[in-house]
Amino acid sequence: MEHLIKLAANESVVKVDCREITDFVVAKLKKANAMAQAQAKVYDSLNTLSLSSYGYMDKERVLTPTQLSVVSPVHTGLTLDFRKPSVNAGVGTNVGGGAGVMKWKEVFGSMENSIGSSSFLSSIIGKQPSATEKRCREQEKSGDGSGKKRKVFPRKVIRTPIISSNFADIPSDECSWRKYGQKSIKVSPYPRVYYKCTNFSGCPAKKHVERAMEDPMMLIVTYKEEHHHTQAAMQKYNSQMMAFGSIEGKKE
DNA sequence: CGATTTTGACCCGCGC
DNA sequence: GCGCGGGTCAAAATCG
Repeated sequence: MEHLIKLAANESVVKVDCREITDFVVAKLKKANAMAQAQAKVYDSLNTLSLSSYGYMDKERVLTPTQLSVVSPVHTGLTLDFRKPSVNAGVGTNVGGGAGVMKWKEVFGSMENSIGSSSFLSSIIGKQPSATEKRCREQEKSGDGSGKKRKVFPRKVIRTPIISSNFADIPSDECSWRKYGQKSIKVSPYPRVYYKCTNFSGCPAKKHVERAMEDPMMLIVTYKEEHHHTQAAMQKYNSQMMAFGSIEGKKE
């Protein structure tokens, strides 16, 4: 990883075929990722228990720290040894460090308080509203409840460093995703990539992935809609489909 | 050959 | 009404 970063930082360095190194690093990260899955599930259940105490969480929830603990700060001293707590694990340092902190605070300063900013996890898992979302919220604030409004879906936003060129791997989760669109967006020089869940046909879950403007090595993953293939959701979905089917049946 | 990705076109809400 | 921008569709290309 260090080698890769050196390469990236200094292109004039002797040309080396770094595919092998990349493969190795990715393999390592995947291994660590698997270990983190178990931890993530614990977080998940904890979150399920604790989120109910936050009213606003209904509309926009912070994703559980799935796999995020495996990624190390890209801009700081890199290590794959997760047993050691990173010295630079404080807020901001992993999002660019130094001047990057200022930039981060400039852009998302108001978020800082709401995140709770003492841990590494909290520094990468942030509620970062997209431009659209910001607009929606502004409308909610200013609106009087009348007139047309863009439908606001519940969203979960996470930030994660890039560990692979394959966006769909970031963050890897239990679902398989199919890319269905890519769009360059005004607010960012980087394109936004749209994915649909393909675990279960009819699952409305979607996500889009984009690079963070203030730090291209960070990805912002926004999840929309709930999965239909959790046990409870499947039951609900099936009953809906049954009802729908009976209506359809009556038609003919 | 089916699944997935790519990418231009289209849709729709919003601001002016 | 019109243009802009985000989101989605769908045909073609590519992959495994």
